Amino acid sequence: MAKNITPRHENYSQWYLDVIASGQLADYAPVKGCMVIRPTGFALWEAMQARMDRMFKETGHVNAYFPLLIPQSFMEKEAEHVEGFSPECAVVTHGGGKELEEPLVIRPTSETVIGHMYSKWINSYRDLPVLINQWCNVMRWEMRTRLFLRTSEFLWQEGHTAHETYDEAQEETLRMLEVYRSFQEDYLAMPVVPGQKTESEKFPGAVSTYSVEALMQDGKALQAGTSHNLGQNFAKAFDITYLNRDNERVPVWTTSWGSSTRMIGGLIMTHSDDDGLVLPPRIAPIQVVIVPIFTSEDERTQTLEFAEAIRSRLCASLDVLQVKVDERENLRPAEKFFHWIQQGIPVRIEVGPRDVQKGAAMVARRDLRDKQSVSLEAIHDYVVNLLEQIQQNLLEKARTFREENTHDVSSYGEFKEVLEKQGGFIRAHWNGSRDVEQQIKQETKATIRCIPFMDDPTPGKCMVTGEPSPQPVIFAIAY
RNA sequence: CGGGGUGUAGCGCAGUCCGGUAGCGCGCCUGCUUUGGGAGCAGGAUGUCGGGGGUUCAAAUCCCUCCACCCCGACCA
Repeated sequence: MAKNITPRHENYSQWYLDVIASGQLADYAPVKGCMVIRPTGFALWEAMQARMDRMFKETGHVNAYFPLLIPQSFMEKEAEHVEGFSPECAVVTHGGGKELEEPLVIRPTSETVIGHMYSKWINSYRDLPVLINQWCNVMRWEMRTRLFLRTSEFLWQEGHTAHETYDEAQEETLRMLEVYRSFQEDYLAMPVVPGQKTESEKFPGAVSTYSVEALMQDGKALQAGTSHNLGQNFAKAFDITYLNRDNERVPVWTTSWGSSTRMIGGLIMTHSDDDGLVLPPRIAPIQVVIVPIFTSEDERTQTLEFAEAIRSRLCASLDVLQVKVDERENLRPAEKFFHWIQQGIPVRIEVGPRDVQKGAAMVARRDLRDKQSVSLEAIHDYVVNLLEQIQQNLLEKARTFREENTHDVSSYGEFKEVLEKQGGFIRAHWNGSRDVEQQIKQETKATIRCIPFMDDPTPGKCMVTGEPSPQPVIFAIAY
C-alpha cells in the first residue's frame, strides 16, 4: 500500500519541497535563507562539477581561488555594479574584537577582486588571454529564498577571462554559453533556450548578458546559467591594462560566466515525479542499484553472490561507472525498492532466488514502470543500452513538454490569456523599449527571459505598440 | 516591510472555542511471524505543549508580550 505523496500540481511548491525531503537532498540551515546540502544532494553537485570542470578544461580554462571577503571600496569602483549588488550584500564590520577601518563585503560575485588581481598580472599582450575559473560559494541576501533555487549562500563556478579584443571576448562569452547549453541538455537532459538578456535584465556592469533558460513542470522559467561580455567596464574600473602590439597601453576586454547549485533545483523540477527524484543516468551519482531478495541464509548467500556477479559484469565496462548493491538486512524488498525510487536511481536490478535459478535478473527503469527479466550473459549490454535510452527519453520528454508549453501570440490580449491559463514560454514581438518591458512586467508579472538566437528570425509587430520588431522574444513568469 | 498561517515526542498532527494534571499516526527499541512494489501481532521508551509574564485552587487551553518558521506579495546580477 502506497503512502501519501502530495499530488503534483495541487501544490507545486510543496511537491518540490517533498521531493527534496524524501530524497534527503537538503535542509534549511539555522541561519535564515541558508541551506545545508546533505550527502545525497551534494553528490549531485559533485557530479555536475566533475563534468563541467572537464568541459572548462577542454576549452582551455584553469582553476584558481580568490578570497571570500572583498573591501567595500572595490565594489564601488564600477558604478552599475555597486548599484546592482549593494542592496543584497552581507557586510563584515568587525574583526579581532574591533571595528574594521573598512567594511568587508562577503562576495556576491568576484569580478572586483579578480579584476584587482588581473591588473597586477596582466602587462603585455603576451599575457593574454587569461582564462580562469573558480569554484566557490557566494552570498546574496535575498528577501525570499527557496531551497536550491535561491538561497542566501550558494555554491557555483564563476569564470573570469581577459582578452585582447572585443571580438575575442564576445567569442568567449558565447563559447561558454554553449558549454552551459550542451552540459544542461546532454547531461542534465534539461532542454534550454539560449539567448540574450534585455538591457534591464542584464548583469550590473556588463555590456551584454546571455543566458540559458529552462522551463519547469509548473510552467515557470528558470535561468540556468549566464555569460557576460563585460566590455572594458571592469578593465577601466580596475585599471587592467596591457601594452599592445603597437606598444600602446590599453584596457583589456573581460568576460564572466556562472552556473550554480540552482541547477540541482532545475534538475528536480524538470524530471521528478510524485514518487520522488528522477535522475538522468549521465549525472546520477549511482546509475544502477542491485537489490538482493532473500529469506533464508542460503538464499542470502546465493543472491548476494549472484548480485556480485552482475555488479562485476557491469563494472567491467567504463560505460556503467557506479553500481551499488543494497546489502542492508532487516529491510523488506519493497522498502528497498521504494527507497531507490525516491533517490531517482535510473536502473534497479532485482535479484531473488527465482532469478538465480534462471540465471537472470529483473531490470527495472525509473523513468517508466517497465521491468524485464534479463539473463546474466546479456545484462551488461542491456543495461548500458537502457541507461542511454533513459537519458534520451528524459530529454525527449522534457523537450516535448517545453514545445507543448511554448506558445506564439500576436496580441497583448492573447498574451495575457495564454499566460493566465497555461503559463509556459510565450513567444511574442516586442518593440525593444524598456518602458514596454516594464509595463508588461507590472501588469502580468511576466519578464522577457531572453531574446533567443534564431537562424532565420521572422520580423513582426510589437504586441503592445504595433511598432516593428526584428524577431520574437521569450516571455515567462520566472523563478 | 504588508497579507495569511503555524509552533504540542525524532517527523506529521489532534486537543485550544467551553481551563481539570498530555494524546494519535509514522518512526525508534525488544520479541515472534513475515519478505518479488511502502509488513503483521505483542510489548516498550520518548514531551521545558516556542519563550517570558499575568489571571486562576488549577493553564497546551484565557489575557498580555516577545520569538521563530512557512505560504502569498514587494525584491531578485
